[in-house]
Amino acid sequence: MYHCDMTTHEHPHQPHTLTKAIVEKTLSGHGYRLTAPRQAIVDAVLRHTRPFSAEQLVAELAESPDGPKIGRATVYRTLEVLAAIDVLTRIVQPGGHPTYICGTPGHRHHLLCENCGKTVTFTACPVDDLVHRLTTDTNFEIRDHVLEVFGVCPTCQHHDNVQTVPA
Amino acid sequence: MYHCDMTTHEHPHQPHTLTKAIVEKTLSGHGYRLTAPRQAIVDAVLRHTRPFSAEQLVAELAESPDGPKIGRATVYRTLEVLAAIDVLTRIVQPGGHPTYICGTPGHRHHLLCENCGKTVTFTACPVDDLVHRLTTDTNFEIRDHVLEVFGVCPTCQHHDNVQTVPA
DNA sequence: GGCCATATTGAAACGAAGTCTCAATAGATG
DNA sequence: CATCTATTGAGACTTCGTTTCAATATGGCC
Repeated sequence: MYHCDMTTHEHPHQPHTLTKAIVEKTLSGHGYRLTAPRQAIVDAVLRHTRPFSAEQLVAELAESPDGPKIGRATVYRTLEVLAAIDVLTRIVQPGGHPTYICGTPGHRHHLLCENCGKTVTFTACPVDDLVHRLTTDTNFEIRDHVLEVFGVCPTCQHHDNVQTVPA
Repeated sequence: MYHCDMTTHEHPHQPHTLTKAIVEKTLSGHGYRLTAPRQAIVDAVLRHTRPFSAEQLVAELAESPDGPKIGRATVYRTLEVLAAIDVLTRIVQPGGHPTYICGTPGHRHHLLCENCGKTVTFTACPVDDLVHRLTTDTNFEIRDHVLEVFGVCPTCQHHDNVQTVPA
C-alpha cells in the first residue's frame, strides 16, 4: 500500500508557505539577478491560489498599471526559471495545456479539482513499483513519467458553482 | 503487485494489427461516412509506427500529390473522430505536445522511447489503488488521470543514434 | 440508376500560445 | 563608480489549432 503524504491547499487566505522574501532569496541563491520585473512577477505568482497559465500572468501584469511594463518574453522566461528552482511546478492538463502551481518541490504528484482548482499534493509515487517492473520486463532506461489526477473536490460536489479550470 | 499485460510495438514491418478495412468498417459502424479524404488519412495514419502529431500528418498529406487535397481542418477533425472510436490514442508528451499512436483502445498507459518512439502498452493501471486511497482520504470525486512513462529503449541505449520524438 | 437530405469538406481568416532577435538597460561585483 | 554581463521589452514570427461558410459528395431510399 502506498504511503501518501498529502498536503491540501484549500484555504484562499493561507494559500502556501512561500513568501516573497524566500523566493527572492532562492533566486539570488541560484545566481539569478533580482530585477524589478522579476519581483513583480513573483508578486503576481504568489497571489495565485489556483493553477494559472503563463498567458494569464501576462494579461494580469499588463493590466496592473503600477508596476513596470513587462514583456511577454520576460514572463515566460521567468516562469521557466521559477520552475527550474522549484518555486513553481508545471502541470500539464489532460488537454495538453500547461499550468503552474506554487511551491511543490521534489517529486510530487497532484490531485486537482476540475472546478475550483483546489490542489492536493502527494509525495508517494505509485509509479515507483511500476517503474521497477517495466525496467526489468522491457529493459527500457526509464527517465520520466507524467502522472496527474483530476476530479471534483467535496465543496464543488455540493455547490454546483460551475467554474472553469484555467485554459 | 501489478498485473501488467504488455504489448510491444517494435517491429517496423508489423506495426499493429489494424488494417484499413477494419478501420473503415469501424468508421461506418459508428455512422461516419466513408469519404475519400478520410480514406487517405487512414492510409497515412496506418503508415506510422511511431507517435505522430496532427501537424505532421497535415504536412505528409500535403506532400503526396496523388491523393486529394486535404485541408488542415479535415485532418484535425478526422483525428478527433479516430480517437473517439479508439482507432487512435492521444498521448500528451511531457512538454505538453499532443501526439497520436495507433490502436490501443480502452484504459491503457504507455511507455515511450524518447529516441525512436517505440511504444510499450500496458493495461494494468497502477493508479487504481491510489485512486481508492485518494477518494477516501480527500473525498474528491476522481474523474480522470494522466499517466505516461518515458525512457530509452534497449536498442537506442546501445546505438546512440540520436533521433527526436515528434514535437 | 437517380434524388435528396445532410454530413463532410477546403480555403482562408482568425486566434491562442509560445519563441526569437537584438539593441537598450540595469544588477552585481570589485 | 566603472565595467561586465545578465536581463529586458517590443514586436515580428512560428506553430498549433479553431471557426466560418459556401460548395461538394455520401448513403439511404425509391
